[in-house]
Parts: sequence; C-alpha cells; structure tokens
Amino acid sequence: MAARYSAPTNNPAGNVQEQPSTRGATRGQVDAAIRSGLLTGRFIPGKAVTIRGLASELGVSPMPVREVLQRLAAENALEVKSNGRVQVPDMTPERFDEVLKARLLLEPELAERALYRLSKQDVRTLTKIDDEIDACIVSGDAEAYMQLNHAFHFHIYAASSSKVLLPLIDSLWLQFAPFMRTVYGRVGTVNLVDQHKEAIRAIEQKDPSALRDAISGDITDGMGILGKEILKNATGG
Amino acid sequence: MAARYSAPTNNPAGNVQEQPSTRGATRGQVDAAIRSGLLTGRFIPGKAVTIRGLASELGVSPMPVREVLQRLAAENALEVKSNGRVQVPDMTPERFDEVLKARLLLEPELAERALYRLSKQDVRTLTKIDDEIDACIVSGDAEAYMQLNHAFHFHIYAASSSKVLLPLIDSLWLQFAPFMRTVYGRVGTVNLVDQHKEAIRAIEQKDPSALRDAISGDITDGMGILGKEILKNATGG
DNA sequence: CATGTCATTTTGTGATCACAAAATCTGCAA
DNA sequence: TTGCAGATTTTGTGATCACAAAATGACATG
Repeated sequence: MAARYSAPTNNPAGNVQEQPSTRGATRGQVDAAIRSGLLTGRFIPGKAVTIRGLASELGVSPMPVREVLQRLAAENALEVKSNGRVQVPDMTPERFDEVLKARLLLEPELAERALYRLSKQDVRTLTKIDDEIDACIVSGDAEAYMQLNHAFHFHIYAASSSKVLLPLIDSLWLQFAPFMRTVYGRVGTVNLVDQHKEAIRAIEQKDPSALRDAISGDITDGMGILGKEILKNATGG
Repeated sequence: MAARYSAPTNNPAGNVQEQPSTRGATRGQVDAAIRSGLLTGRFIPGKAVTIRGLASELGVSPMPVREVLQRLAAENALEVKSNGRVQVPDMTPERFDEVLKARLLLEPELAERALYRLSKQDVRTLTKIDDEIDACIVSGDAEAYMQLNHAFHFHIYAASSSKVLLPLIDSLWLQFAPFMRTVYGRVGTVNLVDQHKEAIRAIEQKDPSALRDAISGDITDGMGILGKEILKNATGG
C-alpha cells in the first residue's frame, strides 16, 4: 500500500487564506479540503479521523495533515482525545446552548459592521445564493444547502474584513455544522426556514437594527430544529 | 550546533489541558510554555519566532513546535505570513476595537454562567489573587501583573466549565496580551485600575447583573489605557 | 455461547533528512 | 558612503523512519 503523494486531488472551494504561492501550498489544500468537509457535513460526529487515512485519501504525506488537524483542534472543530485520537466532537445540550448563545452575540454584531461595506453587487450575489438555497431546500440536497447557507452568511460577514470576530464565528460554524448535517439527514430539509430575505432587504435599506434582527432570527430559526433533535438524542438512545 | 533534546526546561505554569500522561506530552509542554509566554508578554509583537529557535530553546525537536505554532496561528495568537514566517501579530486600531467589542460581548456572559458555580473557596482564591495584583501594580512588575490578572479572570470563567465560550475568550486574550505588555513597558503599571473588588462582591452576593457590570467595567478600564496608546502609535512613529 | 488473553495491526509522536525559498551577509563598484 | 549583485546561512516544508501505545482480531478456555 505505497502512497503516491502525487494526485493533486480536487480542491472543493474552501476558504483558504493561506499562501497562494508555493509556501505551504499542500497544507493550504489539505486545510481547505477538511474545512469544507466539516462545513458540509461530510464528517460524522463521533467518527475518528486518522492522519494516515486522510493523508492517503488526499494524496499527500501525513505531515501537512498532522498540522492541519492540530489547527482544527485548536479551533475546536476537532477534538484530540486522551489517547491521541482525533475525532469530530459529539454535540451535547450544553455545547449546543453555548454555540447558540455565542452566535447570537457575535453574528449580528459583525453583520452590522459589514452593513455599510456591502454594495448593490453584494445584494445581487446574496439574492442569487438565496435562490439556490430555496432550490436545495425543496430538492432536499442537504450538503449543497449547508454549503450555500455558509456562503450566504459569510459573504455578509467577510465584507467587514474583520480579523477578530470573523475567525471566532468561523470556529463556531465548524463546531455545529457536522451536527447539523446529521439532523438534516434524519428530518430532511423541507422544514427549514430562514430570514435571508429579511436580511437582504435590511442590507438594501441600510437598516442596522433590521439586519441584526434578521440575522438573530435566522440563527434562532435555523438552530431551533437542531435544538429539538439534540434533546431527543440526549434523553433517548 | 547539535541540539540535545534533553533539557526538560522550566514549565512556567500554563493552562495545559493536554494529555497528562505520555501521549503528546512534549507537545503539551511546548504549548503551555509558548502560551504562557504570550500571555505574560514575553513575546514582542512584530518579532518573528522561528521553529528551530524555539525548539532548541525548549530542548525539544522542531516537530512538536511546528504543531503548536500551527495551533496558535489557528487561534490568531500568532500570524503565519506569506513567506511562511511566524510572528506575533501587530496591534492595529481596528483589531483593538474588535477585541474590545468581542470581550465585552463574551466575558460578562461567561462570568454570569459561572456565577452560581463559584464557591466561597473561590471567593477566597480570587481575593488572594487580587491582593497580589495590587502588590504588583505598586511594585511595577508588569509580567507578574499580567499573569495574575489572567488568573483572576479565568478562575471565574473556568468555573463555568464552558467548552465553547471559554476557548473563544482564550483566543482573545492571546491576541491582546502581547500588545498590553508593550504598553505597560512604556507607561508603567501605576495608572492601572480594575473592578476586581466589585466583581468579588457581586460573586459573594450572587448578583448576576452586578457581576456583568463589574466585568464590563474592568474590561473597559483595563483596555482604556491601551486604547490611547494604540492611537498614539498608529498616528505617530 | 460468552469471556478473557495474546498476537497482530493500526495509529500518533517525536526525530531526522533533503530541498527550495527567503533572509542575511559580503564584497565590489559607482 | 551608498547601492547592488552574489554567496552563504537560516528557515519552513514535506517526506520518511522508529518506536510505543492503543485498537483490533484471533483464539483458547470457561
């Protein structure tokens, strides 16, 4: 089973802000691949991820994978257990409650900071993304839905060019996304509601408090479905 | 210049939650050492840190250092520049503003969550720490002050046993601590004021809103001095 | 069939190597 | 002295190795 370390592998989008040139290129690809996998729910909570496994899967040596796993563990997107094993953390009611609270504190704030930097072109982009989201909801494509929902929110947040709040929110999304996926796999996507259209309208009208309300409401709506499931899971088997 | 990799080196406190046993022991030590160094201001913003340098300084191989630097970079405690060089990020007015805002949003919340888990013994510990802080302020020992101030806040926060908010706040402290140190080195510690006694009183009386106010006020007080300096630095040379 | 024990395999970890890019130093010329 | 081109050193990166701990599977025993 000799690894080749040659296949460039597909680089599925991913928010890589690493060095675009040669320095740390492989690490950047690995980071983008795993991040994207977490955000779209391709990693199952509780499932262990192995260095060598990911390495051969991505066609690279174990070295960059080791570094990326440490990075993601530092962002609490992955969990390093006492035996050194790395796994996607399981969701607990306490964790869920904290993530929800943190999102409600940070995301409306950052959205407001981005508000006056969002152009008409951004509104068009957001509208386009939201249309695709609606299509995914009816078609039931959970993976595409998650990717697009992330894109919608972070297209807003990224406009703030924040160096502090944005990474914190990034960390939060990495923490709840894998759990989201398992829920959608169970209850489907048809029940999903969002307040994206309210957000877009608030951006058009440059209304800060309306945007805050839309983001808050969207978070509450989106996490509401998840909350019921986590409680069901925690009490039952 | 053959490295020995034998000296255990002093392990200055540090909040290591790594595996206490054998697995990843060296990485845990390195992580604790660098973290502690950042929090007490032993690393200067803008100054580059090298893997081999830290490795030989800590008496370990470059390998665990590499992983720890990636970890800290993921927490925005360190910055990986486009040439691969790792350095302590410089503070900017924008960054400072965001850190302050984020602290005001998250820390009072977590303090309140910790309130009902704080015992009389914790109050005694906090009082003891605060006494030592007062001593450091008059004696002008900035490094000890920073270490104790961190200990005071995180003794409160840690009582919440939070898995989400606490790491976010951890990241924030790692980001502003190095800059704090440079300011204290310039203006001294005599002008420092805090609201630790108000916080202790709020904890004793189990008064949530009083505790929130004390934490908020403490953050504002503490960052106020820094804010003036960052503006002075940004406009001047 | 259940259970504990032992051999085998897998896995994380620390160390080391080789290479290229970047930084630093040196020395020469204007 | 200043500026620049070349050599030299430093540094990050990816790969590989060796080892111990852990997980897994096989198997004998009750």
